[in-house]
Amino acid sequence: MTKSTKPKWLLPVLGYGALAGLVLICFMVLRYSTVALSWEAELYAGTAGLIFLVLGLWLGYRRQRPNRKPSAPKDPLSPREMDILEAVSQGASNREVADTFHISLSTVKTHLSNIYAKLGVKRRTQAISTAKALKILS
Amino acid sequence: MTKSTKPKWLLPVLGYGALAGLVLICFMVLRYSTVALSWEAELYAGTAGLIFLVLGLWLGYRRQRPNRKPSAPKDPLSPREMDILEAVSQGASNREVADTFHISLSTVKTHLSNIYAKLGVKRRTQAISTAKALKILS
DNA sequence: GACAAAATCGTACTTTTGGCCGAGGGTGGA
DNA sequence: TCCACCCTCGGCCAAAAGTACGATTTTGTC
Repeated sequence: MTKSTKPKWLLPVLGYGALAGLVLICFMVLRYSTVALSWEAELYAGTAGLIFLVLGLWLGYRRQRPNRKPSAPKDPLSPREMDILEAVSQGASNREVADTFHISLSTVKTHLSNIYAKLGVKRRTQAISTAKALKILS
Repeated sequence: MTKSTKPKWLLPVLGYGALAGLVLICFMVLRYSTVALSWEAELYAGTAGLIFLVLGLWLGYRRQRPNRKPSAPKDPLSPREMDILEAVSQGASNREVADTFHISLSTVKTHLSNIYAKLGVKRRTQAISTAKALKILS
């Protein structure tokens, strides 16, 4: 799946916040435990909090790690299918595709069904998304 | 329509992160101070962590991301509309969008209709194509 | 508090899309 | 020649998508 590139700040910040909260809770619990805690334990917890803080800020600043490409062109779309997919990706309806290529609506549907099967998807929007991820569409 | 919703939420979110970190630091410092700390102090700090945790989750649940990208020429899509458009561009059906955002199918359709109107298109595939051309979608 | 924008939900309707069949013609290779 | 593949088309049906209203609630700002 293609990862969203939008929440560049929110997700890491929230995640770090959750972690910080957990650390606080753990800290609290430790304070009330009957186990004798040395000051090293508290130092450890506090340091963990700081680490999470820095980590969260760092993750928030630079994420966007490149995903591994799912380039598996084991789905050889036929030339005609590429035509249809291309047109569809630019917003054309089935009717419009049929008109521009001078074929019937049925043919367009058949091509699309085959495209969906080859790409392993169920909708045209998925086909577009997948095809772009597979680099077979610009 | 002309009034642009300023990122009044982004700042608090980032601020909350900083506050959580400060609480952690204060907690640590207090533990080392010679001042006798009552258990209420620790309870207070722990509660603060919990509050921040809940606050962060709540903020993340709604108001995912206020759009502050300057590359939007016109057509100010609302934050929610950007959410829907983003999901749709990745192949989600209306039903799936409704489920992932915990809203009704009607709401999704309403949002999409408004998106189409703002982008001057008639179909979701056109909306995706146009939005990418306008750089409001990656 | 008043106000505007945004977000939410509903119902009813039309259009589009997709699934599931089947089928015929053309082309190139074994 | 037969076979595999591609392109073509059709009907029927169901699901999804889109349109066109109206409506309430939430939210941010003044």
